Amino acid sequence: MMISPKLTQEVTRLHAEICSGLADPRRILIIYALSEQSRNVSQIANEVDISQPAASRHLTILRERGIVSANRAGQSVIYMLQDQRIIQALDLLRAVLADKLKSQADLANSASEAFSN
Amino acid sequence: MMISPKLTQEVTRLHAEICSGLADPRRILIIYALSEQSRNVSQIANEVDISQPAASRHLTILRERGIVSANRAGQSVIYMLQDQRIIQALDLLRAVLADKLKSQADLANSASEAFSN
DNA sequence: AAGGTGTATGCATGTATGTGCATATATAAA
DNA sequence: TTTATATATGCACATACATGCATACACCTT
Repeated sequence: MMISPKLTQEVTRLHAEICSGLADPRRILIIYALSEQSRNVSQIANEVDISQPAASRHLTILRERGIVSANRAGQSVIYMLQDQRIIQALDLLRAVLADKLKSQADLANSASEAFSN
Repeated sequence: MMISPKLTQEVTRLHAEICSGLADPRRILIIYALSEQSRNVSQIANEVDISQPAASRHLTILRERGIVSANRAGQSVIYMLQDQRIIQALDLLRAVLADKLKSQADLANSASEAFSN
């Protein structure tokens, strides 16, 4: 079957939307929190230190992008991480970041040594 | 050694910045293209079908976030993927997306079957 | 030095994103 | 049915982002 360019374009757009779901510090904290244990909105808001409306909106974004899922339990809505591979992806990117920071630190160290010589 | 909250906050911010580097369809195409082979700006602009200035700006963003690196070669600037783990992370997220689309398709199929019964 | 090719940037603009505040909605308890 | 608790949303606003166009800048060739 022929794969239409339009379809590829649409999949790439969705791919980017998932990435943009991860592109906020609060949401990253939320995702890591949910990877340990499911929580309701207020707990998340409290843990990540943002307002309840802000938490609700972040969670909506994560849900729309298939990163978390939600289930109502009484008055609360329990959010859970939808797929552990999200954490794997975040950890890979954090490792890339760690290497970058390390090489920058090494560079800074050699520079300061150069001054003291 | 005590880890300061400020530092954690800063690392999370950088983590989110890497993710936001991936949060654009053109940049995703650029990254996959560079994972096959290094290229200069014009080649990339041509391949991803955007203007040269747009390509240059996307590449600047990717470089700032440590996703690609650049080397001048004569008049050209050759960009290359900095770390293969970026591709691993993107592939993981694409797999999550694929599963989501599949379950949505299954749902749509059962729904249309329900109508024909 | 002059012209050509490749890359980056200033400016303007339209669009998207995050958040506070107040409030609407949903469920549970009294 | 009223009251309380939990969550979602409308509105306003400040900020960030992507892009087109023109142009500056860097490097190579002659």
